[in-house]
Amino acid sequence: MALQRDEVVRTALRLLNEVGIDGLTTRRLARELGVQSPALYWHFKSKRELLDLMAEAMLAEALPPDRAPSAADWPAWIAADARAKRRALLAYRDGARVHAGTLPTVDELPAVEAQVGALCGAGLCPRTALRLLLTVDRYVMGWVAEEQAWRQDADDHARPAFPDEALAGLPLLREAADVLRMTDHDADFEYGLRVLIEGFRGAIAQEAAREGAVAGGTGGAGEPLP
Amino acid sequence: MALQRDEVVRTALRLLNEVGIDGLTTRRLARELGVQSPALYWHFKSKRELLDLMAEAMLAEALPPDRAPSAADWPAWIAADARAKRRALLAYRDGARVHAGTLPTVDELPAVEAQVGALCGAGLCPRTALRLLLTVDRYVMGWVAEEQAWRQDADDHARPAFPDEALAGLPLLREAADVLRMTDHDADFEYGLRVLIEGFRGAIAQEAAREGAVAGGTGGAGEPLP
DNA sequence: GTTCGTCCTTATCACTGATAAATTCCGAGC
DNA sequence: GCTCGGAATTTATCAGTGATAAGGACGAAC
Repeated sequence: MALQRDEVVRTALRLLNEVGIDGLTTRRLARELGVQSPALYWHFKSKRELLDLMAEAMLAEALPPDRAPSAADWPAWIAADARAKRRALLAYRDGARVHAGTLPTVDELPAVEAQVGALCGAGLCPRTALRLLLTVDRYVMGWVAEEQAWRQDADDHARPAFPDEALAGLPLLREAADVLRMTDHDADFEYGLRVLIEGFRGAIAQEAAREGAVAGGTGGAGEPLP
Repeated sequence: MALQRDEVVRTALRLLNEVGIDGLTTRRLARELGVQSPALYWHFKSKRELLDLMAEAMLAEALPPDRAPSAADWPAWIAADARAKRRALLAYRDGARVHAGTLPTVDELPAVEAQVGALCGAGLCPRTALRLLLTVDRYVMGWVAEEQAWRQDADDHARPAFPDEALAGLPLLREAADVLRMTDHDADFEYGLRVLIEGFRGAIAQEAAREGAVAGGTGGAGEPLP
C-alpha cells in the first residue's frame, strides 16, 4: 500500500510534538514513514503545502465544520470557539507557528458566514460582525503564540522566567508576579476573553442604538478616543 | 574602524525590509557590511541573538522608554501604545515574525510597572491591570502577524485575496467583503482596539463595584459565560 | 620589539529543502 | 500469464544555511 497524503499529515503532526517545528525536517519525517525524503515531494509540492495541511488538520480536530451558531447565545459560542481554537493550537508543539504561516482558505468561509449571520441576528451589520470575529481570532492567535514561545523557552533553558530579584524595585509587578510569569495561562486567557466579549456586548448595544440613523455609514465607529 | 554591534543591527533592519526574514541570511548581511559571514559571530553568539536585538530596536524606535502614563486618561495611552507598537512592527517587513521569537526582557519591566501603576490608580488591582495590558498586547501581536502574512502573500502571488466567485453563496460576507479582504487594515484594527478598550472600561467598573468585598480573591472573574 | 587582545578571514562541517533521472511497483487490458 | 503505463519511490546531487575551528592581521601596552 502506497503512502497516503493523509497518513503523512498525521505522522507529521505526531512528529511535531516530539521534535518541534525546527526539528521537523523532510528527512526526519521521511524516516518516520520508512521512506526516503524525496518521496514526500510526490505527495506535496513543497514543505509549505505540508505545513498548510497540518495547520488545517489541527484546527479541524477542534472545530467541526458543521456548526449552526444561534443569535441568542452569541457570547457562548464565541467563547467556546475561542477556547477550542486555543486548545487545538496548544495541543501541538509550535502549533501557533505552524498556523501562523497559513492564510484563510475559501472552505472556511461558510462557517464564517454562519457566524456573521448569527451576530447579525443579534443586531449587528455584517461588517461589524466580521470585525468582531476577526478581533477575537487575533486575540487567540496572539495569545497562543506568546504562550508557546514562553513554554519552549522554559523547556530549553529551564530558567525561572523572571527571577525575584528582577522584580526588586517593582512592587506592583511583584504582586502580579504569577500573571507576569504566566503560571496560570488558562485563567489569564479566560479573563481577557471575558473582557473582550464584554466589549462586544457594548458594541452591539451601541450599534443597536444607532439603528437606522446613519445607514450605510463607514461601518460603525463610536466617537474616537480622546 | 571595526564593525560596531549597533551598526550591524541597523544594517540588518534595513536589509530586512529589502529581502524579508527568509532572505536575511548571515552571508547576505555580511556582504552588506563588506565582511565575511563568520565575522558576525564575533559580535553575536548566534543569529537568534541578532534577531532579538533587531526586535528590541524595532520597538525602541516607537516606544520611548520614559513614559509616565497617568491614571486619568488610561484609554488614551493604552490606545496610543497599541497603535505605536503596531506601527513599529509594520514598519519592517516580517516585523511580527521577528518579534514573535523573542521573550520579554527585564528592562521592559519598569515601563510595565508604570502602566500597571496608572491602571491601579484607575481602580484596578495589579493582577487585573497586568492582565488587561497583556490582553491588548496579544491583540496587537495577533493582528500584525495576520496583517503581514496577508501582505506577503499579496506580494508573492498577486492574486485577489478572495475572488468574487468565492463569495457566491455568502451574501453577508459579500457585504463585508472589504473587511474580509483586509483592504482597510487601519480602520479594522482601530475598531477592534476600541471595542477592547470598552471592555476594559467595563472591567474597571466591575472591579470598582466589588471594592473591598472579596479581597484577595482569585483575581477577579465576573460570572462565567453561560 | 615582543606580546596580547581584538577583529576578521579562510576552510570546512553537518544539515536543509528541493530537483532530475533512474527505477520499482502494481493493476488494467489483452 | 504477459505486457504496458502510470503511480510511487529511490539514488544522486545541488545550492544554500547557521555555525565552528584555526589562523592571520592589526594596533596598543609594556
